[in-house]
This record gives sequence, structure tokens and C-alpha cells, in this order.
Amino acid sequence: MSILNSAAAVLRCFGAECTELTVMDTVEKLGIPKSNASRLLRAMRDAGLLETIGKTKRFRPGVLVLDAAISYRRSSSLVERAAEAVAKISTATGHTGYVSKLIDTEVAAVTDHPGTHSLRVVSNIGRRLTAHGSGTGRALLALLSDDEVRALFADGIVPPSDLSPQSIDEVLERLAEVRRTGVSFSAQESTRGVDALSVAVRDPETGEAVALCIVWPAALATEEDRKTIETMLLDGAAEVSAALGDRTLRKR
Amino acid sequence: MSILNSAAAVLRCFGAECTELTVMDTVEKLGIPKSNASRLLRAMRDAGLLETIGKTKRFRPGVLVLDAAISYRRSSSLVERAAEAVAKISTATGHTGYVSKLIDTEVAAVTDHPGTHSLRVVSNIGRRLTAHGSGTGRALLALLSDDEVRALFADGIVPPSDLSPQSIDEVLERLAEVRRTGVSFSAQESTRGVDALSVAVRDPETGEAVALCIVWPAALATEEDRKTIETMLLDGAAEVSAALGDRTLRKR
DNA sequence: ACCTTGGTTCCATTTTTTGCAACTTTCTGG
DNA sequence: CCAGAAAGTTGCAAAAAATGGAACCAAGGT
Repeated sequence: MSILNSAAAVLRCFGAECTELTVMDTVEKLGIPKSNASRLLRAMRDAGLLETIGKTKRFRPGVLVLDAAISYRRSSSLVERAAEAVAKISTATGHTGYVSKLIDTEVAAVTDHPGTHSLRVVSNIGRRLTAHGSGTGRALLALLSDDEVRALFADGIVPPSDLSPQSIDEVLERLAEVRRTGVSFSAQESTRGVDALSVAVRDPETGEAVALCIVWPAALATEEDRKTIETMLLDGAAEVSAALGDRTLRKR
Repeated sequence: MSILNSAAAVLRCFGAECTELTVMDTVEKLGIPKSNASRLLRAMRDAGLLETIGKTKRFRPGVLVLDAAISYRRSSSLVERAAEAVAKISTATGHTGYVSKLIDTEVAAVTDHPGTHSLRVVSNIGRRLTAHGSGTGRALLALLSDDEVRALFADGIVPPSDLSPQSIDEVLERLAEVRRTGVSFSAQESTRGVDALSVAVRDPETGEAVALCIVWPAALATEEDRKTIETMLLDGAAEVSAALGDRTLRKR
């Protein structure tokens, strides 16, 4: 295996669970001899991909990774604009917001916007949700045709919770609902006590799609609040969409 | 040179200026034969470090990089808390804010918090400033001793602007001022028309240091506003510091 | 002082990576 | 729609790495 793949594997270790790595952690997680782990981590540090925490022997991602990640947002007008729209809604309502993408059959948050309410959903970026078992995921799936969705989950689905659709057919029912209303609501499905509302947008030029998503403590919002959020999300999505549509008119 | 370094060099290309790369771009920027550039980019994509934009031949950082970057924030309570403090000030004042770190002799922004004023300083993360020639940099340098600073710039300094200190001695004068007041002010130094105010915080446990920084259009803030921002920054830094201090009492 | 655990270094062998040139694909202008 | 150019992709032998096993250091605990 090329060292690049090993390096990528190391970066993949960092996630919701794990924020720092030692040589031995790496040995366990990647199953490589520790001589290699030692050299790999050092090489990555020398390259700027990792940095050592203080003068300890623990590693975490380096600023290089940070800079590149920031550039990601920039590279995609879609993500950039979506992030802006969500940020606006997030500050207006005080609730936490996300922009997410579909990665294979999972949903990954791309940017997060922590809310300001004292009781808010703590930003849980890095955590991957199943596409079929989350409101955000279904918002994105609804952009596909039923056949495409069936193909994607040809191996069957494992519902993450009782409240999630239990079969492909149930998923498709929910998707039909999403397509009809334009929004995807999920009540305490992925996280107990947390409601979420998502709207998907597609960039007509690149085919890329993201979901705008607002999450809030179920106890904190009335039906009316939900309606407000829904409107804001739809408006936000419309703005993003309009901005992207305009762009295709401009010479590139 | 190891492929890891090449990969890092590629990631380094992504920044304020450049959000996507082609094979030829890479050839130019890294000065490598195009056969290598082609294979390098593909290998990085296969590893998840990059992704192709749609079905074009252009590359940008991949989600893997994104996830790792998110984990970075988490890995450092200092950065996490500092980001929170700056975010609060940023939303309160409407001005753009940063959290920055010293990387060798340069300052790199670690998180950004775009302001909400219609006239605001656009978030310019990814751009590196010289430590001696920026308010944020001097806030961080002020944590070092004069001797350490001299050692750091043993090769002499190149002032980035007329308004910046022109010699090490001038830098040290400014640092003394920063140490006295606790804040570092920079008037239109790094960017014309933009004032900035920074305060540094150090994590007593790890020795890591970051600067909280607020920037605003010089035309937009009165002397009084400046005072307000200064107070908020000092308070924010104090909170961060207190939170970190508490932590050392807790068993780890 | 001794043991344990985590980390680093040595070295011959194996595997990538490199650079060049030839080749294919994609654009561009006429 | 074609010719020519530019961008991108392979094939191959030489050069430069990564690998894994074992020996070796460092730190922490008893």
C-alpha cells in the first residue's frame, strides 16, 4: 500500500470519537508494525499534515489540513452560498444549523453553525448518519429517482431507529412526501429530543447537491416556530438556487 | 522527495487564491513533470485527499480533509473555546473575527467568523501574515521573551508595510506596549482601511497559544467602539483562560 | 533498580516513485 | 468538421522510497 493511503487512513482516524493519535493507537487502528507507524506519523508531521500536541508524543491534524478544508468551502459556490444561508437562519433563530452532503449512502456535514440558544443542539459534525435514516439524508435522496434510490440501497437497509423508515418502500414513501412539500422533517429520529428540518439544493451546473438543515431541541419549538423555520429554509434554498441559476447565464 | 511531501505541497496550493487545481497547474506550481502531477493527483483522489469537481479534470480538497479539520478544533479545547469567544464578539459587534496561531514566523487563521455588517471585512482566511508585521502576530509574539523573539527573527525582518515596525527593535517596542496593555492594535497595517485588535491566550497545560482577533473597516468604528471591542476581547480571553485554568484542577 | 510499555533506529529486501518519451484525449480556431 | 495545439495519460528502466523484523532507548510505575 502506498504511503499516501496510509496517510489518508491516519487522517480518517480523526473523527467524532478521536481527536488525537499516538504511535500505538495507529498501530492498532491500521494494523501496521510500529516501526512504520512511528515513521509514518513523523513523515506526516514533517509534511505538515499532522502536528504534535505541545511537546507530547500525541498527534493531531496540522494547520495545512485546516487551510485546505477552508478552501473547500470556497471551491464550491454551492457550499459557500448554502453555508451563508444556513448561518443567517441559525443566527436568526438561535438554533444550530448544518450544510451536508451525500457521501455514498451516508450524510456528512460540511459546515456547521452552532446555535446561540442556551439550550441548543450541540454541533455534532463529523458524525455520519445513514442517508435513509435521517431527515437530511432523505432531503438529498429525494433529489434522485426512486430507481436510483433502490439501486443505492440494493443491499437492503438497517433502520437506525424505530422512528426511521423500516424498509426501502417506507423510505420511498417518505421521499415522495419530501418531494411534495420540498422539506424533510425528522422528529427525534437521529438524536433523541432533537427535531430537524432539511431542504436540498442542487447546483444545475455541476450536479452537486447539498442540504440546508436546522436542528433544535424538540421541547423548544412550537408548531409555529417550525413553520417559520420551514419558510426560512425554503427561502434560503430558493436564494441559493437563484444565485446558482444566474451564474449559468454568465460566461464562465 | 517523498510523495507525502508532494501531496502536502499540493494541499498547500489551496488557499485564499486558489480553490481548484488541474494537472498543468500542479506542474507549474510544484515544478514536477506532468506525468507525476497526473499520477499524484489521481493517487490523492483515490486516497480521498482530493475529489474531482463533477466530471471535470479539476481537483479540490476531499471530504476527508474536511473531517480531519473539524477534528482539529475539537482536539484543542483552547481553539474550541477561543472560537466560541470570538464568535460571540463577532455576532455582538457585527465585525469579522478570527482565531489565529503562530506557525514559525507567520500567523495563520484557524477559524473565522464572518461579520454581519453590510460593510464588513471579508474573511480572508488562508492568507498568512508575518508575525512581526501584523497586530495578531505581535499579540502572540508578546507571549515570548525579547530574547526568544530576537532568536526567531535572527535573519532579520522585512516589514510588510510602512506602518509596520521597521526593525527588530521597533518590534520589541511594540511588544512591550502589547504586554503592558494586554491588547495588540493594528491600524490599517495588513490591509488598507482595516483596523484590527487582538488578544493572545495561552493554554497553561499544553503551552499552546492562540490569538482572538476582531477586524473592522477603519471608517466604521469610533474610538468608543474600539474601546468596547477591546473590553469584549479582554473579557473573552479572560473567560477562555479561566476555563482552561479550571480544567487543570480536574483530573485528566 | 527492575520491569513494562511506548517509541525510535538499523538494515537488507521489496515496493513505489520518478522522469522521459510516446501516446491519447480534449479544446480551439478556421 | 478538420487540423493543430494543449492537456492529460501510460510504459519502462533507473533511482528512491517504504517495509518489517529485531535490537535499542526512554519514561513511568512498583
